[in-house]
Amino acid sequence: MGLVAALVRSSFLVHAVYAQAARDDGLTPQQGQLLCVLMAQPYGMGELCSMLGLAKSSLTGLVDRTENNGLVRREPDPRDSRAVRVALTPRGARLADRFYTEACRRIEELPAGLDPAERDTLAGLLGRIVLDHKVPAVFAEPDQASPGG
Amino acid sequence: MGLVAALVRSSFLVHAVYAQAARDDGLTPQQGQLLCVLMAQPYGMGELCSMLGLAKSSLTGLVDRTENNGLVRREPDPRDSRAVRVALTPRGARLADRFYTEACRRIEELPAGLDPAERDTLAGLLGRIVLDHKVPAVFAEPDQASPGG
DNA sequence: TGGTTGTGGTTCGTACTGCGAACCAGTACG
DNA sequence: CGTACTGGTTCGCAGTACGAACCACAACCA
Repeated sequence: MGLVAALVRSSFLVHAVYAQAARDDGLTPQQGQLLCVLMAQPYGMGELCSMLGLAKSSLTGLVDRTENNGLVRREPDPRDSRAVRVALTPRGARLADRFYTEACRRIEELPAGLDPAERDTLAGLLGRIVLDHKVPAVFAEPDQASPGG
Repeated sequence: MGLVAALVRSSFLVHAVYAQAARDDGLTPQQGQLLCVLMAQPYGMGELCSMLGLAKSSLTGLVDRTENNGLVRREPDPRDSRAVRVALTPRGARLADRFYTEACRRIEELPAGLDPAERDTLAGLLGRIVLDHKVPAVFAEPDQASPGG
């Protein structure tokens, strides 16, 4: 298989697994992403836009829907009365944790046919590609999932 | 970077590049996919469903829209008067070719920082992951792009 | 030959995604 | 102060995707 085909097809595979994990937790992939990003800390709408690569108007809707589901909350920014901080609700935090853990587990299973050394090689090569390009930090590294403990 | 994060983020990267290539040709990613699949030969709706991993009703809409854009055509199946063959129109074929070539070019550029041996290794590892799982054949290998000339 | 069952596709209603343009409110700068 | 900029929302639009219901034909069997 050529490198292009391998990249494209593996990317579809990962996306499908990710989407299914979200679905199993009653989330859309986008809502899952939002929760994962907010696991680290609350963010303003503008920050979320650039992190998720969305237009402002798209994000408003996404946050609206996720808020209606009781998973996130808009809090006023004490420093700027126009601005808003989007934060996880307790329920959202629990669900984010669950979803994140499970999504990682499933994706980690994908390279089951590779031995540890090969996994390492793969992680290294993909990591270099990712770092060579501007990729929104949509999915924290497992090791950094809970920064600050 | 952990393997999970590398997989997820590279998958977002590939998807973004793919989507942008489609957009530059006036296509949505889904329509681009449809065209790419049909480059090989016409298919029935059912076949397309399983190849693209979509529900029947979703595919009807996708084909409708692509047909309205003049890129594909529904032809009656001579063997089954219920069935339909979806085929590229001449314009669709030209556009498919253009899009496919360009998308491949851009994706091929992603691992620019890797030397040939590393690319080979990466293709091999990803290829094994893909083959280990049921991944719809959404993107033909470059070498097989124009089967039968 | 005729009825039942299965299959290929479409239609319909619903929810979500994503964008740009227009807009409002509050901040920052002059 | 007034003007420009910025953070967010609203609105209209097009596309994506699903399941349920449905139709027409095919396939099978009695």
